[in-house]
Amino acid sequence: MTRQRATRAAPEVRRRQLIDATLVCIERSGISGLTLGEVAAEAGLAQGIVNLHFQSKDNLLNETLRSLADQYESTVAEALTGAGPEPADRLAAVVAADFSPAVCNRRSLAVWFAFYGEAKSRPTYRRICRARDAANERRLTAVVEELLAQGGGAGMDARTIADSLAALTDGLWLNCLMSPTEWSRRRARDTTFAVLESLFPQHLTGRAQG
Amino acid sequence: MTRQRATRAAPEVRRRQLIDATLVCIERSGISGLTLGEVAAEAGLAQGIVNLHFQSKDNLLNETLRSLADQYESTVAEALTGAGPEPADRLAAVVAADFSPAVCNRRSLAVWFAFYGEAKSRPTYRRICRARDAANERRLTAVVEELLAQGGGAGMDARTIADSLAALTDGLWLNCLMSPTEWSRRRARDTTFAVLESLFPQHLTGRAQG
Amino acid sequence: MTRQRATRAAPEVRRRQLIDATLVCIERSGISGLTLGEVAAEAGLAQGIVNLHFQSKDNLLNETLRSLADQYESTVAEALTGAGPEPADRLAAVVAADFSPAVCNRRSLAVWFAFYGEAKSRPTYRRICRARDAANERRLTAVVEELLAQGGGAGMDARTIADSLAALTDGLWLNCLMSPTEWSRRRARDTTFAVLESLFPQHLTGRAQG
Amino acid sequence: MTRQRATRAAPEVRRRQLIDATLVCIERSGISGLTLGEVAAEAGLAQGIVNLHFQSKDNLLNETLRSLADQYESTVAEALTGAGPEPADRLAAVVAADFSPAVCNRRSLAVWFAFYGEAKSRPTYRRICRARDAANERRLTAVVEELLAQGGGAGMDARTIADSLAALTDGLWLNCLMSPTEWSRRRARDTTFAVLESLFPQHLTGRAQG
DNA sequence: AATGAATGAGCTTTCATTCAT
DNA sequence: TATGAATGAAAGCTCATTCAT
Repeated sequence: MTRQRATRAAPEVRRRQLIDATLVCIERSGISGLTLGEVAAEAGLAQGIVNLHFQSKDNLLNETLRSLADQYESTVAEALTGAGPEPADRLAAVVAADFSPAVCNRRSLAVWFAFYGEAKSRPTYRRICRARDAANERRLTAVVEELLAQGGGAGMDARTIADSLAALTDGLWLNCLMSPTEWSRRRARDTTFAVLESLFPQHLTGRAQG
Repeated sequence: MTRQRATRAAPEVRRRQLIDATLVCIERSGISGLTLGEVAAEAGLAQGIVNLHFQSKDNLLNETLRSLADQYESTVAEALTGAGPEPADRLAAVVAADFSPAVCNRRSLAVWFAFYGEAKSRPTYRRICRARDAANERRLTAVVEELLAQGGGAGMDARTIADSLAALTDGLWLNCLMSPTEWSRRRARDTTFAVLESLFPQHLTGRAQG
Repeated sequence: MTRQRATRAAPEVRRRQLIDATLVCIERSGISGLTLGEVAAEAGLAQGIVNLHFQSKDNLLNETLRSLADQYESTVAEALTGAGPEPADRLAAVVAADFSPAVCNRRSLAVWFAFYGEAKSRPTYRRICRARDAANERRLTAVVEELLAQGGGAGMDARTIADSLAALTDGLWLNCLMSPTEWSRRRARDTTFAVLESLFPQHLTGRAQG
Repeated sequence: MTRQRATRAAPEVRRRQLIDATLVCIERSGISGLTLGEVAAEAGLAQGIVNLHFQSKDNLLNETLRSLADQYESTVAEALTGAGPEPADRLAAVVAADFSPAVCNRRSLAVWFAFYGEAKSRPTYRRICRARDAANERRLTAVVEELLAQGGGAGMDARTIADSLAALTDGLWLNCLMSPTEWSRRRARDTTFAVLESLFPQHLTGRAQG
C-alpha cells in the first residue's frame, strides 16, 4: 500500500493544507513533539514537502501562528461587521466571537497556548501574539469608551475594563483547554457575560443567553 | 578551563539544584528547546547528572512542574496564614500572593505557560495543572461565599465570581509574561483589585494600593 | 576526505548491503562490541543509515541472523537438489554442504556462535536458531532412516544417529572457529566422514576424499 | 530500605562472590548486556566494588572465564582420580563428568557459549578456551589410544576418535543450552555413550545407564 | 512540484571508571 | 575495604534538511 504520488497543486493550496496539518499535529503532539515527518504524513504527502513549501520548520511554525492570528482577526472583524452600531451590541459581538466555535475550539486553543508557551524564548511568536493582543485591546477600549460615554459605568476606566475583559477571555480559554469537560464554550461565554453585567448593569444584562 | 569535580552532595540537594537549573533553562529556551546538556551546564555539573538523579528527561520535567505547583501552594497558604479572619482580607491576601514576586516573576510565569502549552499532549502536565486549578477554585469559592454572606454582592454567585477571578489572574499573568514592560506585577494586581472593587464595592475598596 | 553522498538505492539493496556489513563487523568486533557506527562505516554510508532501514539495532541483528539461517537453508537445499536419490549420496551431500565454503567459513561461523552465545538471553535469537536445528534434524533423520532401511546400521536408531551427526557438526564448526590453523574445513569434513564410515561401513566408506 | 554496608571481607572471598555474580548475570543478560552495576547488585554490594577488586570489566570477564575453565578441569580431574585404571572406565568417567551437573548445567553452558561467541574478537578468551580444548584432547587421545591398544576399534585412529568425541560433546552441550526441554543432561550423555558403543562395541557397551 | 533515500548534527541515555567520604 | 555520587565518553536514535530522481 504505497501512497499515490500527489498531483501537482498550486503552492497556496499546499501551504494551506500543510498549515492545517500542522495545527492538527500541534494539538496532538505539542510543539516540542512536532516533527515535519508527522506533518507531512498528516497531510498525506512525502517527507520533504514541508521544506519545499516553507524552507524550514521555523518558518512553518511562524506561518502557522500568523495564520491562526489572521483567522482570529477575521472572525472578530466579521462579527463586528454583522453587529449593529450600538456599543453594547458591538461588545457582545466581540465576546460572542471569542467563544464561537471558529475561535474557541480545542484545536485552536491548544495551538494558541502552545505558542504562548514558547513565546518567552521566541521573539517572533511573541511579536505576533502581542500584535493580536494590541489590536484586541484597541478594539475593546474603543467600544468600552463608547459604552461609558452612555453612562452607567461602575467606576473603572475604559482601559482597565478592556484589559480585564481581554485577560478574562484568555483565562477562560485556558480553562476550556485544560478542563474541557467542565468548561464548555457556553459556560465560558456566560461567565464573561456575567462579569459584563456586573460592570454594565444597564447595558449588558440578559446577553448571556445569546 | 576544565570544570572542577563537584563535591559530593545529598541527592535531595542535587535534585533541588537541578530543578532550579531547569527553571532557568525553560525560561531561556522553552520546553521544545530544552536539553539536558543545557540543564547540566547551568547547574555546573556533568552531562550525565540529570539522568543520575531523575532517570529521564520526562521525569525531570514532571518534577519541575510539581515543584512549581508546590511552591505556588505554599506561597498562597502562607499568605492565608498571615491574613486575618475577615473574608475580604483573605481574598485580598490571595490576590496579593498571586502577584507577589515569589509567584508572579518572569521565570515562574514563563515556566507555567510553557507547561500549559504542552499540557494538551501531556496528560501528566495536565493533571498537575488541574490539581492546582481545582485547589485554587475551592479556596476562592469558599472565601467569596463568606464574603457574599456579608451582603453587598453584585448578583453573581460565588462560584462564578471565583472562576472569573481565577481566569482573570491567569490572563493577567499572560500579560505580564508577554508584555512585561507594559504589565508590571503592580499593574496586574491593581487591575484585579479594580475588578474586585467593582464586584464588592463595600468590602474591597481601596486595597489596590497595598 | 569527505564521503561522497551515496547514490539512491532500492531499500532491498541497502538492507542486503547493511546485513553484509553487519556480518563483517560481528566477525571483527563480536556482538558486544558491535556499533551501528561501525556498520555504517563498513558499508561506506552515513551514521543514520541503519536506523533508516532497520529502525533499531535489535532489528538489524534479528534480520542478520535470519539472513544467515536462510543462507544455510538454501545451501543445504541446493546440495540436496543436486544429489542423486540414494540416501547415502544425500547424506554425503548434506555433510559436504555443512563444510562447504559457503557455510563453513570463518565469518559465518563467527556470526553463528556470536548469536548462539547471546541466545540464552535473547528469545528471538533462540527461536531462529532452534528453527534451523529442527529443520536440520528432520532432514537428517529422514535420510538416516532410509539408509538404515537398506540395512547395515550399527545398532543406533535413526534419531540418535541424526542428533549425533548434527551435534558433531556443531562441535567441529566450533573447532574451525577457535583453531582455524588446525581445523581446516577439509579436516572437519573428513572427521565427520570417518564417523559416518564407522556408523555405516557398507554405505559411506570412501567419501571423505570428495 | 538501604543496603547495609557490607562487612569487610577477604579479597579472595569477594572475588569469588563477584565471579559467581558474574556467572549469574551472563546467564541472564549475555555478555553484550552485562553491566558492572548488575554484577554489583547481584552480589548485594555497591557500584564501585568490581573496579575495586578487578580493576576493569575486561579483567573481570577474563577471570570469570578462567574460573569456569578451572572448575571444568578440576571436575574432570576428580572424575579420573575416582575412576579405576581400565581405559574404558576412564573414558566413561570423562564422559560422565562432561554431563555431570557440575559441568553441564544451564548456567555454565550459557557462560561457555557466551565466551565462545566473543572469542573470535577476543584473543584472551580464545586462548583460555583453546587451552581447555587442548588439555581435553590430550586426555582423550591418551585414553583412546590405550583402549585401541586393547583391540576392538572400528578403524578410526585415536586422534580422530578423540576429536570426534570432544566435538560431539560441544555439540550436545549446545543442544542442552538451546533446547533444554528436549535435551536433558541424561539424554546428551546417553547419546554420547551410544556413539561410544558403536565405536567400541566390545568395551563400552551398557555404560549409558551409569 | 513531488518524492523519499541519504545525511549528519544533536539529542537522550547508559555505564565503566574515579574518588572523596 | 566499601560506598555511591559524579564524571564524560560513547552509544543508539531522531529528525531537519538536502537532492537525485
